[in-house]
Amino acid sequence: MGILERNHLTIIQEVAREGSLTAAGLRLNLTQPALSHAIRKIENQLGVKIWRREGRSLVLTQAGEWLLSLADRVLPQFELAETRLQQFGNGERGTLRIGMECHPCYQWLLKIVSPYLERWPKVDVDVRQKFQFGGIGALFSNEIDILVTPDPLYKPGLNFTPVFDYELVLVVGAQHPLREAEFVLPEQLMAETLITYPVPSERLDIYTQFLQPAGIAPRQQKQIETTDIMLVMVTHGRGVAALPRWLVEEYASRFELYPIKLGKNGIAKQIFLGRRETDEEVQYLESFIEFAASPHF
Amino acid sequence: MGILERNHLTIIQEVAREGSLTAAGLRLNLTQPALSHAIRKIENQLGVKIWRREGRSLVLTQAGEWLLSLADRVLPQFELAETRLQQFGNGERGTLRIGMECHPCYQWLLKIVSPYLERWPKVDVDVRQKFQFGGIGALFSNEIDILVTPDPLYKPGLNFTPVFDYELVLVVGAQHPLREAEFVLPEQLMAETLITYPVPSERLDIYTQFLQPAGIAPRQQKQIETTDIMLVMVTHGRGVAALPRWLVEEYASRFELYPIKLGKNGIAKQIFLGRRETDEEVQYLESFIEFAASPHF
DNA sequence: TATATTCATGAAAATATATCATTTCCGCTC
DNA sequence: GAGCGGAAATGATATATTTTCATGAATATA
Repeated sequence: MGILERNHLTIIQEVAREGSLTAAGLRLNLTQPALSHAIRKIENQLGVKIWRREGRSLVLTQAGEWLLSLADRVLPQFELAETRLQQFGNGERGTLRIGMECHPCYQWLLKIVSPYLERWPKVDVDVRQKFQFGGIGALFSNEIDILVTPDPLYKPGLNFTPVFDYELVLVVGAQHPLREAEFVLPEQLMAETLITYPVPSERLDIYTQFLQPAGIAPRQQKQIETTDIMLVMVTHGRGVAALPRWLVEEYASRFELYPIKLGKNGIAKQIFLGRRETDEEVQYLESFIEFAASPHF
Repeated sequence: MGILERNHLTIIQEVAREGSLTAAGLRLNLTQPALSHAIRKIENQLGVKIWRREGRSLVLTQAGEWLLSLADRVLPQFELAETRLQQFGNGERGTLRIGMECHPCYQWLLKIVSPYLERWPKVDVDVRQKFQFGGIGALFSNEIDILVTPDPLYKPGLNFTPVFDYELVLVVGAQHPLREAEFVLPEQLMAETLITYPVPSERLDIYTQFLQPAGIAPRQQKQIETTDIMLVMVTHGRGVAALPRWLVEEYASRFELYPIKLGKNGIAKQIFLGRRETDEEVQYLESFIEFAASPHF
């Protein structure tokens, strides 16, 4: 295998700095013969002299100069690597891959991420929304580290924490006849255009918890990717949408929007963060959940 | 000292390539437990997992990915270094530092260097002309590897080889009254302007071997750095110069120059290449002397 | 010339690394 | 789900390597 090892480079560098084996040995916590032997070994194995004895001090040969430049380039990388790896080990560094199974939560996530990034300057955040085998599968297969979902699935090896509650409401524009209604019933949406995110309807609570139980379908459904455009559409009376109440309030300053309770009792939702149990000692991950659960956001 | 060593990186790289410890072990001529132990060691010392067991294969963790990228960057440098150093050891590679104590030899040197560089593509050539403690001193102190000199000094540790003989002649221009003379005597230079390279006169053979023995000095001396300008001056009758005959012949096609023997018998010179005895096994150095001694040039 | 300092050397001790023989784990098949 | 097979983990042992200790040799300094 390789002949040249990291410690050889360290020795060469240190001897070049100090100018003598004895002094270098002191700094490296090695005796002078240790260095002498180590160097002799690579000199023999490579068949090249690294130092020339000049008087009683050592002078690098051309080959030695070359090695020194290698050492100067390579050793810092080893040192960096070691501290980096320790940071990985401490849970100070890494990439937190967040999977989202809840479209409107994106707005909420954004508010958490930025203070979080400040707290963990060495941690990167990555958000993913598509999973071949569903969010839970993505967690198990290590595709993501955290799953943001309204549907916790209590399986061994996984761990879900509720992070916030909200109410799902219908949003209508200023011109809409329902705008002042105290609540809305499924039948009242029969003639409406319902604007949703582009996901299957079984993943939309407005269907699963409101329309389908009553056996009702809206007149038309439009799929829109972004919340902003969706709300512009609603504002201009081009349809209605079902969104978290906090989100509607958030947009209230920009658009004239009216939230209406879904059904007499409203639809209460809860968002959970799921993670693998094996990640329990990863500090930056644990910390993210604390940030998320904290009521400040 | 350092924890991470080159062989750890090798193992990580190879396991990543092969996908299993057993297969990697085969390629590295190590057994599977050897790899297992090696990795366990750094995992413990750095406090970070490098692989995750996923089913029956190993998957790199984030820390592991980081290490792999380090390995991909750093290992090639080690490999390159080893072949380079072997080349240094074989005398295939290096910098040949040539010291010149003979100004006109520069022209001769140029003719040798270019075929030499072709023969030794990994060897660099460097030419130096100023030495604090003389050319011999520069050889001893490893400032240069080869000394081109007309004055060999047989000292223990040094080794001189004659490489070519030439005749030192006086050069005059077309208008010069001596132009057809068979030879010139010291007295005949009393009224002349002598053009020389800018070195002390004790290093100029025209002084040491011709003028000084006769107790004669020229009317005037001009110092000029380059041979070309020197010969332009001579062509235009602004002075005379002492140069090797072969050099004058070389310039004959460009300038109208007349070489004249110095004294009845002429001045015969010999150029030597000096080197340290300790460099005897440096092939590219030995080869340079062969090139220089070869009569082709 | 004596002296102190530095590198080289060889044998012995201390460490680290690799192996062997098992065990454990996981996936696959019957 | 019991048994099989492939692969990693483990622990004890053996082998290599590294380090030290105790010197010797060389060289500059007083």
